[in-house]
Amino acid sequence: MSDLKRGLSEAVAAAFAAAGLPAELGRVTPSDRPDLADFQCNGALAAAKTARRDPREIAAGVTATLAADPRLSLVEIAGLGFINMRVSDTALSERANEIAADPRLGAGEVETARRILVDYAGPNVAKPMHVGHLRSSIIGEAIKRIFRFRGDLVVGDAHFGDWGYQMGLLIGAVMDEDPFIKALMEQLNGRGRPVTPEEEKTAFAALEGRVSLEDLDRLYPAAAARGKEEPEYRDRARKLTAELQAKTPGYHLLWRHFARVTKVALERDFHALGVDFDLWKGESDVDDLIAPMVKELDAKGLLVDDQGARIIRVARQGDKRDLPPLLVVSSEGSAMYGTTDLATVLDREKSFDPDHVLYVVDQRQADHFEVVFRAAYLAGYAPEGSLEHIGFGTMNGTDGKPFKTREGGVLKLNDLIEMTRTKARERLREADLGAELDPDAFDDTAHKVAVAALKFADLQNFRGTSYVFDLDRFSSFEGKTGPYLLYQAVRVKSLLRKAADEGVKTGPITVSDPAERDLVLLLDAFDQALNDAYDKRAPHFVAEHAFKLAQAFSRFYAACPILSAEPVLRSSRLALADTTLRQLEQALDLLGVNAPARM
RNA sequence: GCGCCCUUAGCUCAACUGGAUAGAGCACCUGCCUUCUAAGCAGGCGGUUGCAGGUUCGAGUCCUGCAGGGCGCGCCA
Repeated sequence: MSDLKRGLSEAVAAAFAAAGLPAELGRVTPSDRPDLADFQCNGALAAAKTARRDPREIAAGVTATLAADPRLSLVEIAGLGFINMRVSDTALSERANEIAADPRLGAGEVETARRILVDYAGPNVAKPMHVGHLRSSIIGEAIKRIFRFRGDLVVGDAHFGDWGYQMGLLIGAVMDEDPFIKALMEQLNGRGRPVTPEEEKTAFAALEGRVSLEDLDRLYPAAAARGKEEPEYRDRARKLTAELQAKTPGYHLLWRHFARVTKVALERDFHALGVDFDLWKGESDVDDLIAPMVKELDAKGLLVDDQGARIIRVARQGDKRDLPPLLVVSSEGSAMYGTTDLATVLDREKSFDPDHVLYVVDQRQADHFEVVFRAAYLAGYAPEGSLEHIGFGTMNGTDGKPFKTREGGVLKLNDLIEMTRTKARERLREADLGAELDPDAFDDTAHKVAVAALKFADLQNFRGTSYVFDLDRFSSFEGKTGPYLLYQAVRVKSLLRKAADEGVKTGPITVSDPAERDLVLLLDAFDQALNDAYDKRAPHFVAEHAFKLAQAFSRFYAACPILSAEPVLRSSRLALADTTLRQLEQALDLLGVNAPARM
C-alpha cells in the first residue's frame, strides 16, 4: 500500500522514462496551489536545464502519457512547465477506504528494521527535573515513538546521572546533617565486610524516612556551593567519592538509597508527562568497564600522554577547526565525562548491540559528542556513523538568558505542570467544558490538556530552534495548540458516541464535498509527514501534520452535516470522521500526547 | 582568536531534492451558536525573508562578504 503521492510519482516517473528522461524527475509533491491542483511535478523544469529543451514541451510529452491514468481527473501544464494533477473523487474515495481499513492509518514502515537506542532526558540523582529537562524528555520520547512506529526495534535509555563527585558531596552533606546516618555509616564501614541482606534491609528501612528527594534537592546545591569555596570540604567530598567508587559498604548502600528515591520520584514525574523509559542505565553501570577500557585503549596505541593527562587525539584531515582531544584520564588519575560516555558506547555495544544510537542532548554539546564519537570509532566500539547527536536549541527567558523564576531560581518541571494544570481547570470551567465529569475525571482531563499544551508548544517547533520560554504561550489553549488538537479529537469522540446511541454505523467512504477532499488529502499525507520526521529526526513534522489534520477536520465538521445527512452519506462521513480520529490519535501518540474521552 | 548555529508579518514559528501568489497561530477588525462540543468556523489586515554582491530561466533555500544575536573551544558534568 502506498500513498497517492508515491503512487503518482511512480506513474510520472514512468512517463519521464518513456520520454527518455531520468525517472527521478517524476517526483510528485503536494501542490503549492491547491486552487489549481492536488499534486504537482516540477520535473520538466529540472529536465529542461540539462536537456536544453523547452520545459513546456517536455511537460507536454509527460502529460500525454498521464492523461490515461484513471486516478487523475485532470492533468495539465501550468506556468513555466509545472505538471498539475487533480485526483478523481473515485481515486480519493478508494484511498480513504484503504486508510480506514489500515491498522497503521496509511503510514508505511521501514524496509529493514534496525536496532536503535535513544539516549534522552539524562536526569540526575538528587535533582528534581526543571524546565531544562523538558526538551530532551519530550523530543526524545517523540523520536523514540516515531522510530518504533516506523518499525525499528527501539529502546529508550534515561542515561541516569548517578555517579561522580556530586555523590561524594551528597554523602558528606547527609552525614553532616543527620548524626544517625553518620553513625550508621561508621558502623557499616567499620566492620571490614560487606553488609548482609538482612542488614541491608534494616538499613534501607531506616533511611526510608530520613532521606527524601526533597532533602537531597535541598542539600545538594548548598554542598556544591560549599565545595567550590572550601578546599577542605571539596577534598573530603572527593575522598568520599573515591570510597563510594571503591564500594565502601555503608557509602555504597547510602548511594543506592539516593538513586532509588530519586528514580522512584522521577519515574512518577516522567510518567505523568507521558515519558517512559525502557532502560535506566546509570553512569555507575559502566564504572567497572572503565579500568579495562583504558588498558585496552592503551594497548591499541590510542592513548597519548599530554600535560600529565591521558588523551585520545581525534583530529582528522580536513577539519576546519581544532577539535579538542578526548580526555580519558585526568592528571589526577580520574575518569572524566567523556570517559564515561565512551564506556557507555562500549557497554551498549555489548548489551544491546545497536545499529544506531541517537543522543537527544542540547545542541551546545555538539563538539563534545563529536569527540566522543570519533574516539569510539577509532577504538572500534561502534561502526563509523552509527552514533548521532540529535541537538536541540536552548530554552531561555524573555531576557534571552537561561530561564529563571521571578525569585531567580530554576523552575521545577512539576511546578510548571501544576501551573498549567491550574490554568487548564480554569479554562475548562470558563468554557463550560467537562461540567458533567466527576471530579477525578475532570482532573484527569485537565492534566491531559496541560500536558498536551506543554508538549505541543515545544514540539511544533523544529528541535534545533532555540526558543524563549514563555509561560503564557506554553499554557495557551487557542489556535495552534495542544488543546486545540484534543478538542477536535474529543468532538469526534462525542460524535461517535452519539452515532452509536442512534444506531448509526460507518460505511464506505465516498468523497465529493471540497472539505471532504481536503480531509482525505491530509489523511493521505500522514506517511510523508512521518517519513520527514523519521529522516530528519524532527517530530515537528508529525506535530504539523496533526494540526493540519485537526484543522481540516474542523472545516469538514463545520461544512458537512454528518448525523443529519441522508443514510449513505451519513455512513460515509461518519467513517471519515472515525478514520480522522484514529489517525489524529496515532499522531498525538507519537508526540506522547493523549486525548481524553470528553472535555 | 578559531569554529558552529541563528536573523522570515507587530509577536511566536513553518516552508519537502532551488520552482507558481513565502504559509500558520497569536494580536487587531468583520461576520457565524433554535442543527453533530464556538478551546470552533468563514473572511479581512499584516512581508524588500538582516544588509550587499554572486551562481541560475528561477534563490528564504546554494556561494562570498558584512552587520547583529546565541553557543562551544581537555583536567565540571
